Amino acid sequence: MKDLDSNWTARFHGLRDVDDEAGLQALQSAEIVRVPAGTVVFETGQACHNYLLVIEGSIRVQQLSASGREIVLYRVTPGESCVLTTTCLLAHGRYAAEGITETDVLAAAVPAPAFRAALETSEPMRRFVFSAYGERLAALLRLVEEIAFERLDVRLAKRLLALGGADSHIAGTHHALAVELGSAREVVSRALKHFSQRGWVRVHRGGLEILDREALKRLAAKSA
Amino acid sequence: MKDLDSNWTARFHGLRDVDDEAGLQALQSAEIVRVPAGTVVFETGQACHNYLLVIEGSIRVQQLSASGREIVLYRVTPGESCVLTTTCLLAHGRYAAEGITETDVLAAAVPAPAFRAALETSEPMRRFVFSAYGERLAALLRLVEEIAFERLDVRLAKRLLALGGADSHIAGTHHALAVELGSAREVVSRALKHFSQRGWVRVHRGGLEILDREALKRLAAKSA
DNA sequence: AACACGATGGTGACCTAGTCACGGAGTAGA
DNA sequence: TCTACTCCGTGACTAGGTCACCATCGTGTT
Repeated sequence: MKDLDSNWTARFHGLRDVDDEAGLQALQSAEIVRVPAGTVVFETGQACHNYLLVIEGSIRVQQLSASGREIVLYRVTPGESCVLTTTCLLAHGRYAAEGITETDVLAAAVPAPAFRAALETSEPMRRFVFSAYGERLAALLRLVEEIAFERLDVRLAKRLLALGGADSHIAGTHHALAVELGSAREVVSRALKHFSQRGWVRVHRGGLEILDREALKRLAAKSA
Repeated sequence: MKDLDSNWTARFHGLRDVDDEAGLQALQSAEIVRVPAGTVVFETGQACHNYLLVIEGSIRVQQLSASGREIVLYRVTPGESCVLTTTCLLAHGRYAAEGITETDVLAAAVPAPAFRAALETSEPMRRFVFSAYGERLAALLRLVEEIAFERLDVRLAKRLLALGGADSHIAGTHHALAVELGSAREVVSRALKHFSQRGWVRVHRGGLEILDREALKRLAAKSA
């Protein structure tokens, strides 16, 4: 852990380039924090005081509607920072969504003043922040396009492949999958039944198994 | 026009604060351009070479799906810059959507090198750019929420009120309104028929008139 | 062991939204 | 005036979201 304290910046593509005085000072002033899985890291309407960099684990950022439905906007994975946090810090605004740790998370928390100071003076730091901004913005545009124009079964297939990764076993309830897509549990249940009837997946309580990855990929490729 | 060349920065809230050498130099190096209505200013996949600031008129930024459907993401109005352009310049990436002038547009185009240099050195310039970023990101999150969770008639009512402004007359075909919402023409036609039957609007070829603004506001308030 | 309870998910009925096909009316140019 | 095109209305069908209800499973309690 002592070792981690000094070496964690090596895990960030963009932060390796931060070699100037101001940038390094900001990064050194970061507090390394451990957060258990399932913790609400930030909530809608909340102000924020630390720039967050995830070292290990994953934070799920999702939006809650008035009617109680939810949708996953993006995940913050190792090497990434949370763009919503950046926005809040720079615009002195408030969070527009909520963030929940999906696993135990190890993160670096840079205090707001140090972060702002680093942005003033450190070019590599600015490059890192701006590039993260750009990527997230592009991802959000893709999300808008998916929600607006893509069929649900196609989106579900995509998400199953993404969630599964190399592993063919996926944990999570139908409700959780519905939140991933901003849809309803019943709809996901029905879609999974179709997949299951075609032998593409095997569903069981609290999770499922991908049987025919190629079939899912073929469906996912139909990006209307 | 000669007068405008030197005074246009006064129209930008954030740019009034740019008083440092580097920032002013970048702004002075801007070329003032006039673009007629209906021009495609940038397209998906295109690279970009100028930072754009709209002085007069409005640019509509929209996304086109593979199936031919479209959705309006946001508008760039006087005093604003285009965030997609900023992203492209900073990440050396490519446009993820297309921009079309809705009216004749007067804009300032800052060459990419001058823009990057200004960001390096000018604090007010950075503030302006970051704050624009934050606002657009928040707007995109609201858009995601609307598309995912809100009823179409509610969204239509909102959009009619926004498009009309103080004026109760709105120009534009049903197809154009459908693009605003990322929906289909037939759906908008039917929704407008309902509005019309209740006496809320009067529709005519190529436009409509708002008759009962309060009724639309009541519907628009039903956010999910 | 028996029980209660909450979490999970399966299903039918119904409504809203998107798609497809068609036709009719308005408009502008030849 | 004829014609071609844009704009809009509509019915039929499919997909997706909502509601109500129930079955099953797991856990903790008595």
